[in-house]
Amino acid sequence: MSRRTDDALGRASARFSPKLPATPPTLADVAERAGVSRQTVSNAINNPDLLRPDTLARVQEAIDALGYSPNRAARNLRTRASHLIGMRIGPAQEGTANATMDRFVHSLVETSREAGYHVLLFAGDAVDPIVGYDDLLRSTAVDAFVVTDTYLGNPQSSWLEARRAPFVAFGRPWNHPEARHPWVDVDGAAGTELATNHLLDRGHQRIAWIGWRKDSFIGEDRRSGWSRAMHARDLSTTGMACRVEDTVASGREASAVLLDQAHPSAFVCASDTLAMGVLHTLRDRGLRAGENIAVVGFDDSQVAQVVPPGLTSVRQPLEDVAVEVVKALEGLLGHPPAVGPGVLLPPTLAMRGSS
Amino acid sequence: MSRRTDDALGRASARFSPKLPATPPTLADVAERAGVSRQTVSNAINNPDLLRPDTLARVQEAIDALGYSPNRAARNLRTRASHLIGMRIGPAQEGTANATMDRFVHSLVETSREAGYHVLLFAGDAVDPIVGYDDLLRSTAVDAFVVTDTYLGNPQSSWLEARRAPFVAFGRPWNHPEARHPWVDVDGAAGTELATNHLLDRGHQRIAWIGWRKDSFIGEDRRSGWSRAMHARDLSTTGMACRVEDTVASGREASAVLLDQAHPSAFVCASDTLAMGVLHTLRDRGLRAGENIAVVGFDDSQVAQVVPPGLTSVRQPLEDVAVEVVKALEGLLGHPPAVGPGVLLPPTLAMRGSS
DNA sequence: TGGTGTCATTGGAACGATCAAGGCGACCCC
DNA sequence: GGGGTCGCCTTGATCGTTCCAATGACACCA
Repeated sequence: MSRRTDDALGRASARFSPKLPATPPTLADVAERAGVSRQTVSNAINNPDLLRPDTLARVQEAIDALGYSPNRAARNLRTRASHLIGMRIGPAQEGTANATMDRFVHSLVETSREAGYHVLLFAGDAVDPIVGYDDLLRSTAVDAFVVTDTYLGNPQSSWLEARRAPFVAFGRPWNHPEARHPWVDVDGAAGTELATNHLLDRGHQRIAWIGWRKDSFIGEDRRSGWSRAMHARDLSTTGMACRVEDTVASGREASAVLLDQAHPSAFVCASDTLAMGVLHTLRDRGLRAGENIAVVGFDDSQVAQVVPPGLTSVRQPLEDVAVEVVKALEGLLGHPPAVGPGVLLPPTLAMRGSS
Repeated sequence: MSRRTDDALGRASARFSPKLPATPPTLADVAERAGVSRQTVSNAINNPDLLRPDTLARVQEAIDALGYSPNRAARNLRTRASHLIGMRIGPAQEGTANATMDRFVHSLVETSREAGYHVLLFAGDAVDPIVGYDDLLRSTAVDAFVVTDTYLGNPQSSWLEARRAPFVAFGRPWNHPEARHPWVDVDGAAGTELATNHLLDRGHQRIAWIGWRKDSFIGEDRRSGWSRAMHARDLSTTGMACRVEDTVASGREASAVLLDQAHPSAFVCASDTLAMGVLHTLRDRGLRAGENIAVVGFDDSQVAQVVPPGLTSVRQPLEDVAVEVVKALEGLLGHPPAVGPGVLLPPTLAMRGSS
């Protein structure tokens, strides 16, 4: 029956697996060797408890001996699932300290592996973020998506939701209270509050804020943590804040202006990028971060970790985010009980020389 | 080939493409609607020039109307190809300035998309790098691999080669001259030579080297560029070099020792991480990078880009690397003419305040 | 003895695409 | 006019798995 009567016992197994024949073994090969039907082998893999223990053992042995792994394409075709999770990556951000992606991607890959999924990366069209999603969806190449760039209004989310495509967002649906898709996010306000309290505890009173433009939901959220902490100690925030683009140059300018006009002794920034701008200004003026002026950033990027004298920074629990994202995905794709629509995780503070 | 002749006719339709039925349309659906056989539709997609123009148009119209995309699982099963490229990502490196991966991954995704491939990420077992590869290979989940971490002797390469699995390495097979697999690499020696000459041109004569441990092939390669440039101007290198671990702390210590013992006016480093260590030492001593002492790093990481006053750094042409990698992959997988076994690309120098 | 139920296993039929042949006109050429 | 070639399209078979319904074996109980 089987097209290959060879590789009976031979193939003394190499270090890891029996050497791969020109064409890999199939279910039928295993079945023949174990003296059972194909379906039984399939059950041995997918529903082992359906088999009698001795049959299972015999099948297992055949599987090991042949080094069999189910052909994914065939399985995908039959089950209408690819066990792949699609994730769009934007262009690498240069000239910023943006470090979120690297860490998150790795955590996601690691976590989804444990859940039996792989991560498929795809590049998005800069103009129309939809195209990549559409293709993968129509060709049933992925089971679900992880959407990450939900900063200001995210067309993908609405589009995917309208399309009834399974996806989990890293980031709240800020301006879409009616959204029903699962999401995971980090409590940015709690992070900046943590940072501000840290500075307050060290005796700082005049703590300035450098954040993002007002149309950024995330930026406003982070800002609120700072002002909340300040107001909790009856400290004024008027004239102590600046909202700019997320670039080093903007942070540099903003901090120069604030230093002249508001005389702060510390800065809390919406990003490490902006914080690096502050460090530039300090250097320009011969001031030393952590001695004359304290600085705290956001994201705990590599930059924060290696720049002298070390930049204190709010650290997002990206590993936990990944875990929650995968949990939500599993919920979507049927397996375990689905949970609530959103999960909000608290960040921590990585303290270094700059404060 | 391109089943999307739309795009012209509009985002309007592409944006909210024909609503997806519960189960997506199949080849047979399209065939029925166009009044042709399944095979003809298949040809319309894969070999359009086999059809008469008017038939092709009719099929195309049916495809567009139904919003059809071939089911990948079915296609993969039949053609024994997944159009996926596997790439293992190691744990995110914290506390270093290592920035290669982010940029390279993005370039690779972008480039391979143009070639009709997607990138599948997988996490490797830290202990045994093989396991991830083995699984994917046996289940025919990927067509080929891109192997990136070839720093010191790479077991994956030998293993994959023995297994006759198609793969392209980013990095030379340093210690395996007999290796026959395609590879792409950046000429590290040329990079450090560029950096050293840059400093020499600025009048520096006492230029120190901080590199990696001697068992690192890449480290020795980069070092050779520095010593070549020095010797070309009859400058001595004795006592001007230090080989350490690739950490900020090591760079810091090494630069302190070198400053005391060799009195250099400039440092060339094997990595941005080490260069950041130098900046730490300079800060410790109240020295200013770019004014008192020049520093050059390697990799043009985000750190180099944003740290004050800007770290001059050797920049690897990762976009070009990705292009060459994909070219080599296409060669392996049959399509165009295969080229030579290896490609070596020259880096450039990103000049900033530190020099 | 025969009916009934449970359990382990089986054979056939999908899943949706491509491959390998084959059909069938139209055309051409001796 | 027969035979060959070409262009265009169609029909079955097939990739390797899982779903579905059915089978045989066996025990239990009336």
